[in-house]
Amino acid sequence: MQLLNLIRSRFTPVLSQWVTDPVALQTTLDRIVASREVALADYQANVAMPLQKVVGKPPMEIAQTILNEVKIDDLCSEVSIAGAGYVNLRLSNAYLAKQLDMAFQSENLGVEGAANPKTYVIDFSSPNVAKPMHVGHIRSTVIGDAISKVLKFLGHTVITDNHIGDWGTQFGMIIYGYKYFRNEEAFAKAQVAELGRLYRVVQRIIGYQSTVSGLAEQEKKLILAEQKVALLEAKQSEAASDKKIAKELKSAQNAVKEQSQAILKSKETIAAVESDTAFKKLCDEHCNLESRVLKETSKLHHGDKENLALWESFLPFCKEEIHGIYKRLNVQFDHEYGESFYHEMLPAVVEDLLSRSLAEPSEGAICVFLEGYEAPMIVQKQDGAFLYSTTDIATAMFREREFGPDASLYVVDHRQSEHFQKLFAVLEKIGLTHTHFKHVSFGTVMGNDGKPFKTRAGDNIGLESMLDEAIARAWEVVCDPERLKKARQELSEEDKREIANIVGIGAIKYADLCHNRTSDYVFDMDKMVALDGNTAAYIQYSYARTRSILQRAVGEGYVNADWGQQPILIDHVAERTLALQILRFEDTLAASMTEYLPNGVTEYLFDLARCFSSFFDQCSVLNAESLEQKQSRLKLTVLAGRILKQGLELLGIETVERM
RNA sequence: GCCCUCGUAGCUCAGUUGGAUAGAGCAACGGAUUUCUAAUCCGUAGGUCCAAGGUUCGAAUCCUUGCGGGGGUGCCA
Repeated sequence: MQLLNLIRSRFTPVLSQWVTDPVALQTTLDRIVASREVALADYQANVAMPLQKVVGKPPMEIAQTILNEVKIDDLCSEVSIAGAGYVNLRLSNAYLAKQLDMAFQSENLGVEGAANPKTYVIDFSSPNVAKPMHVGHIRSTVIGDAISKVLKFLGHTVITDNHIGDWGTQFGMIIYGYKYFRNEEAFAKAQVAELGRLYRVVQRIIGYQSTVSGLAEQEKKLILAEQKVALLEAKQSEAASDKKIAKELKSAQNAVKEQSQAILKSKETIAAVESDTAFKKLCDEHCNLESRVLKETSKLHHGDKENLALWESFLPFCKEEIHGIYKRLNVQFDHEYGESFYHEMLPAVVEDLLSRSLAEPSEGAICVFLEGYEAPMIVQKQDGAFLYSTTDIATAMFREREFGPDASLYVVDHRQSEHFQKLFAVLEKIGLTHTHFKHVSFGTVMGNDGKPFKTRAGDNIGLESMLDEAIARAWEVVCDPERLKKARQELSEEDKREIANIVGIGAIKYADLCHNRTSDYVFDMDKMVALDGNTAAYIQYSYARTRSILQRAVGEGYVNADWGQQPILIDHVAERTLALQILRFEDTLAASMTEYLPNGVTEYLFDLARCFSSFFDQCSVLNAESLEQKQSRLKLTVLAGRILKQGLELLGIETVERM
C-alpha cells in the first residue's frame, strides 16, 4: 500500500495548473506528508505557502482552490484548511477498512514494491579474516544486512558481497607465527584457536617493540610541548587579553597532558612485558618483527611457494571462523570475493590508469591527483606493492562487468569517508558513470565514558563474547521464574534457550539499528536487554501477544472457515490509530531507504507495537460485543502481528511464538 | 594548517530533508490490574534545540562567525 503516492497523485492535476516543470512539481508534491500532529490530520499538504510567489495569491486563497478542485472524496472523510494554509486530510474509516482487508488477504501484506526496481550491489561487513571480529564489525554487518533485506523486499535486485580482507598483513603475521611459534599439538586439535593465538602473540610482540622504539619520540614530543607552553605563557603575561594566545596555550597544555599520559601508558606496557621473562625473551629473539612480517607478506604477494601454500591451508580455517559468527547472527551473503580474488588484476589497473594519464609517478609511488584534495590517491607504493585503493578500483570494475548495478553501496565506518570520496572521483574519471556509488557511513560505538568501546585494558571487545553475554542477560530477564509465573508461561528448557538466544541477538542488533546510522552511540548492554522501552524485546513481546490471542481465538471457535471474509470494522480510536499505522508500512520502508536509514524502520515498528499495546488494552478481542467485532479485531491483531514479524525479519531479527 | 562531522529534557537518543504548540525511551511522580501475557496501558513534570547574527511567509534543520567535542589528513585498511 503506497498511500503517499496515491494521495500525491490526486493532487497532481490541481498543482500542475501552477507548476509545469516536472522537477518542481515533484518537489511540490513531496510537501504532502504524513501529519506530525495526529490530532490535526492524517496527512497534510504544505503546498499553498511556498506557492504564493508562483501563483501571486495569498496562501489561504490557493488552499481554497486546492480544496475545491482536488478529487479525493473516495479516500477522505474530511479535507480542510488550517493555520497558515495547510490542507489537512483525514482518511475515511471505510477506506482504511477496505485497504486493511486487501493487506490481510495479500501474502506480502499489500506491499506493491518499487515502480522502477533497481539493481544494487551492497558491500558490507568486510572483516579481515584471521583477526578476531570485534564490536566494530557489528555495525557494518547489521546495518548492511538490514538495508539489503529491505531493498529486496521492496522489489529491487540486491547483490550482497562480503569483501573480506584475506590478503593483508595479518597473513604475514600468522605465517611468521606459524613458522616460529606454533604449538603442533594445539594446531592439530583446534586450528582456528591456534591461529588466533599466533596472531595475538605476533601482534603483542610488535606492540611491545613499537612502544619501546616510540618512547624516545614521545619523550621528545613532550619536551617540545612543554617548551611551547612556556613560550606561550611568557607571551600571555605580556598580552593577557589576546584570545588567540589563550586558545593556543590551552591546546598546548592539553598536548602536554596527553603526551604525559601516553608516556605513562607506554611505560606500563613495557614494564608488563619485562616482568614476563619468557615473553621478553621472545621479543628479543625476534627483533624488528614488524619488518620481518612485512617480508613474509611480500613473499606471499610475490608468489613464494611456501607462503602461498601456508596461506591456502590457513584460509579455510579463517573462513570457517567468520562463517560461525554469521551463522549465529543469521546473516548470509551472495558472494565472498575477498581481496585475494582481485590480486592478479591490480597491475593492469595501474597500467590502465597510467596509460590514460589519470595516474602519474610521484615520489616513487604511482598516484592519482584529484582536484580539491591535498593528498593524492596512491595506487602503487614505492616498493611496488598495491594498496586497498587499488583493490577497491579493481573491485568496482569487476562489479561493473559482472553485475552492472544501478547503485553500489559501501557500508563502512565514517572515518573512511575521504577515502571513498577519492575512490568515487577516480571511478568517475575511469568512466564508471552508470553506477551511483554511495558510501553508507556509520558512527562509532562508544563506551559509557564517551570514548570508543574498549575493555579496561584498551583492547577491542570480542564479538563472540558480546553475543554470549547478551544471550545470558536475556535469559536472566526473560526466563526469570517470577516473570514466567506471572505471565503464566510454562516453557521447556529448550524453549527457554531458543527464546534467550533470539531475544539476546535481537537486542544487540536492534540497539544498533535504532540509532541514526550516522551518529555515534553509547553501547549499554543493560539498556538493550532491559526489555522495556524502545527495544527488540518489546516488539517481540507484542508479536507474541498477537499469537497468543490468535491461539485462544482458535480455541474459542472464532476462526471458522470464512472468518477472513468478515470486513474489518473501525469504531474505537485505538482501532483507527492501529489501522493507519499498519497501512503506513510500505511508505515507511521506502522513505527509510532514500538515505538508507534503518532507524526509520525500527521507529515504525516501535510505534506499531505501541499502537497494538494500546489497542490490546482498550479493545478486547475475545470479550468484544459481537462475533463480527471479535473477528474484525482478530483480523487487526493478526495483521499487526504479521507486520511486526515481517518488519523485524527485514532487520534480521527473529521472533518467537511465546515469551 | 586544511578537510569532514557533531552539540536537542537529568541520562540515552529521534526529529519524515524548511512546516502548525520540538518528540520518544529510561529515570521521577500520580493513576489503572481477581489480565485476550502488567515485559502493559493512561496521565503529570521536565527545553535559551551550544552562542550571536543572517536568509525565509516559516529555521533545531540552510548561510556566516564564534565556543566546545570527535574523526581524517602521501605509501595501514
